[in-house]
Amino acid sequence: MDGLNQAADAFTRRFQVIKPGMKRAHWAEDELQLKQKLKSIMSNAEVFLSKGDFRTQAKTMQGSRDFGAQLFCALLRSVAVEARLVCSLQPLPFSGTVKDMTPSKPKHQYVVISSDDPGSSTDERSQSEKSPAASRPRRIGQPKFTPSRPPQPKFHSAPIPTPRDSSFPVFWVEAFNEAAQKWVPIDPIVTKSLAKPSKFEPPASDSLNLMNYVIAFEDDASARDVTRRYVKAFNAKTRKLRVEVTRNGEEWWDKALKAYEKPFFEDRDEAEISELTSKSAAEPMPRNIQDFKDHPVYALERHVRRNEVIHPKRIIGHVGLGKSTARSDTSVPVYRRSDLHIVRSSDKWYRLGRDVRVGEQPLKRVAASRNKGGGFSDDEDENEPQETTLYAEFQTEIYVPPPVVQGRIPKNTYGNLDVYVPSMVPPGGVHIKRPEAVRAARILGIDYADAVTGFEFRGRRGTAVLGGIVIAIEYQEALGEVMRGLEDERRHAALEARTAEALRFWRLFLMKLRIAERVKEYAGDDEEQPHEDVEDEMDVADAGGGFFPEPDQPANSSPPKVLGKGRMVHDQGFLEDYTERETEPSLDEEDYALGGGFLPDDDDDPAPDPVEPPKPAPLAINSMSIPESIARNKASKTPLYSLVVVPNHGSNPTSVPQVLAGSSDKAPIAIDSSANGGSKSASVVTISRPPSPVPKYDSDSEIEKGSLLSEDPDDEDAIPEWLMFDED
DNA sequence: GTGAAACAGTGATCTTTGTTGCGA
DNA sequence: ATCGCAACTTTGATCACTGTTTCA
Repeated sequence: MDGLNQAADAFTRRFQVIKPGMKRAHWAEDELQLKQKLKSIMSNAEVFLSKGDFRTQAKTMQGSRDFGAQLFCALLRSVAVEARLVCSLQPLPFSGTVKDMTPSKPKHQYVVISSDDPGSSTDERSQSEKSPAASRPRRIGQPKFTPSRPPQPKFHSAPIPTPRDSSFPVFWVEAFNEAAQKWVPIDPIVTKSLAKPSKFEPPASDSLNLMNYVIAFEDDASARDVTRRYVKAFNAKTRKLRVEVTRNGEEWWDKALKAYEKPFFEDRDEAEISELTSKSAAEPMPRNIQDFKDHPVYALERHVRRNEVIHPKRIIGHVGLGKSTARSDTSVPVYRRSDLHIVRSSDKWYRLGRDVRVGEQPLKRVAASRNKGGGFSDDEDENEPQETTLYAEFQTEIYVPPPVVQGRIPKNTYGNLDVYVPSMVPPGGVHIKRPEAVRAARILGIDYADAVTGFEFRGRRGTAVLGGIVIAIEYQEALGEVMRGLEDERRHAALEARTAEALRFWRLFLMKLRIAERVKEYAGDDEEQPHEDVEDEMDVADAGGGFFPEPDQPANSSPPKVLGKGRMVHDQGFLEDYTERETEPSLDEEDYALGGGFLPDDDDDPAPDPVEPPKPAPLAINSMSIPESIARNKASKTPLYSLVVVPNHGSNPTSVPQVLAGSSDKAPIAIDSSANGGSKSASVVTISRPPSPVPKYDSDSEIEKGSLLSEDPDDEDAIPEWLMFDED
C-alpha cells in the first residue's frame, strides 16, 4: 500500500494534465448543436490512432486525465503489480431529457480513444447509440463516435483553454492487494485517493460525469462489471439508468460481458463476485417513494400494477411519505418483491396452457374491461360491476385436455381444438403442423380437429390462427404416408409444369426463328405471299394442338381447319364453339394471326398460351371443364379415388385428373370413404393397378403435348406452383 | 433543494373464432 | 338452393410511463 502511495505521488508530480478527458454524453437538441459538439470534439479531443501514438504521447508525460490513468496503469504493470484499468463508461442515457443545456455550462464533448485502447467497448457504444435512438426516434443527432476520428487534430500549437472537468474520474486503476486478496482502487490524478471506492461516484446532478457502468480491464484483456463496488444505491438508483431496466436487458448485458469474461475463475474472482453481490444485497432500504419503484427487493402497494398482487402481505418495513420524517402517520408499508405475483384471469391462464385449480379463490378482482354479452346495460342498475377474477400462477396447474377416445378428437364449440402450447395436445392425440395435413386427413377419412395456435387481429376482431391439425396418434403413420404421397405429387406436378413452361417458351422461340427465316427468304418478293405463309404456319400451330410440324412436312400442307377439326373430334362440346368461330368471318385474318402469340408482350402473362388466338380460348375452357368436373365429382362422392383417363388432356400437368394419375403412378391409394362419419376404419391400401388404362406418357410425347395444350384454364392454378418451384 | 402529487400527453398493450359475394 | 372458396376487412379502450408544474 505504501508503495502504491509512493508510486501515485511520483506519477502525479510528473504527469501534467493539459487536455480535457472523456465526459458524459448527452443528447443533442438539434442539428446545430450536434455540429457544435462535433466541432468541439474535432478541435479538442485527444486521439490516439495507434499504439505508436500512445507511446509518443507517453514520453511527453502530458495529456488528459484519462491518458494519465492509463499511463499509471501501465506503470504499475511494469513493476509487476497486478493492475486493472477501470473505466466508468459514459453512454448516452435512455431518457432523452436534456437538463443541463444552460449556455453557461461548457459544451459537452466526446473524447475518442484509440481503437487499441481497452476502454473503448464497442458493445457499449453501439448500445448507447442504438437503443435510445430506437426507442425515441424524435431525438435527432445523437453524437457519433466514428466520424470523430480525424487523422490530424492531434496536436494544436496553441493550447486551447480546457473546459472544466468533473471532479470525478472516468478512468482510474485498481491494484490487487495480495494480502487481503482484494482489488483496491487507486486514482493518483483526480481524487488522489487510495482504497476509497466511495470517492468515485459523482452525484446524479453532475453533468460531466455519470456512473452507470464501471468496467475493470485486466491485462489479460478480460473485463468485469464492478459498478456495484463504487455506487451507493445500485438497486435503487443506478440500476434504473442501466440496460437492465429494459426488456431482456439483463440477459443482454450478461451476454455482452460474457465475451470478456475469463475462461475460468480463480478463487479471487469468486471472492470478488460474491463481494459485489453481497454489497448490493446489503444496500439499505430506500427512503423515498421513487426509489421503491421497480426496486428488485422491495415493493410498495402503490406501485402494484393491474395484473399484480402482493400475497401474502408480509410487511417488512415502512417508509415515510414526505420529507418531514417526524410525521409517522404518513408512512406506507413496504413488502417484498418476492411476494409480488402476476395474476391473470382463468381465460388468460388457459391460453397459456394452465388451468385454475378447483376451489382456488381469486387473489384479485378487477372491473371487466368491456361487456362481452352485449345489451347488458340493464345490469348497471343491479349495481353489479362486471368483474374479472384473477389468479396467480401458484393457483393453477397444467391444463389437461380431454383425451382422444377411439380416434375421436375432442373439439371445442368452434369445432376445432385449442393448442396454444404443446401441452394442450390431448393425450392420445398428435399435432401435425404441416399445411397439407388437412387434405391428407380428409383423404384418409379420419377424425381430426384444426389446431388453434393463436390469434391474429384482422379487421376489427381477432381471428383464430390455425396451425395444423390434431389427429389420433394411431393414424399418425398413415397420415405421414399420405402426406408424403401428396408431397411427391406436388413436386411432380411442379416439375412438370416447369418443364412444360420451358418447352412452351422454346417453342415460341423456335417459331419466331422460323418466321424470321421465312420472312427473310421472301424478302423482296411480293408482300402478300410471305404474309399468307406466316399466317398459315401460325394457324397450324394454333389449331394443331401443339406439335411441331415435322421437318419434312410443309407448314401449309395441312389446312389448319382440318387439323383443328381433327383434334376437336376428341372433345365433345368443342364443336359448337368451333362452328361459332367458323361462322364469324368478321374476324380479321391478320388480327387473328397477331393474336397467335407472336407479340412479345404475351410472354408477360404465362397463364394463357400466347400462341392461342383470343377466340379459341373459351373453347378450351369448355373442353377441359367437363372431364375436370367429372374428376372432382368422383373425388368427392365416390368412395374410391380412381383414375380419370382423359384422352388428349392428360398432358395438362396440373389438372385434377392428372394429379390423381400422377399420385397413382407412385403410390396408388384406395380410400375407403365409408370411414366418414365416425367409423374409425380408415385404411391405406396399395393396390396394384393395371398399367393399361393409365395414360403412360413417355416424357417426350407428354411434354410435347403439354406444351401445346397449356391454354387450359387450370394453368392458372399451375402458374403459382411452378413459380414457387422456381423460387426454390 | 428535494421529493411527492397532480395532470396532460403519448406510446404500448390488450383485444381474442367474420362477412360477403360469387361460382360450381 | 346449397356449398365452398376467396376477397376484403386493418379498432379502440385502457394502462403505464414521462415530463412538467406546484407545493410542502
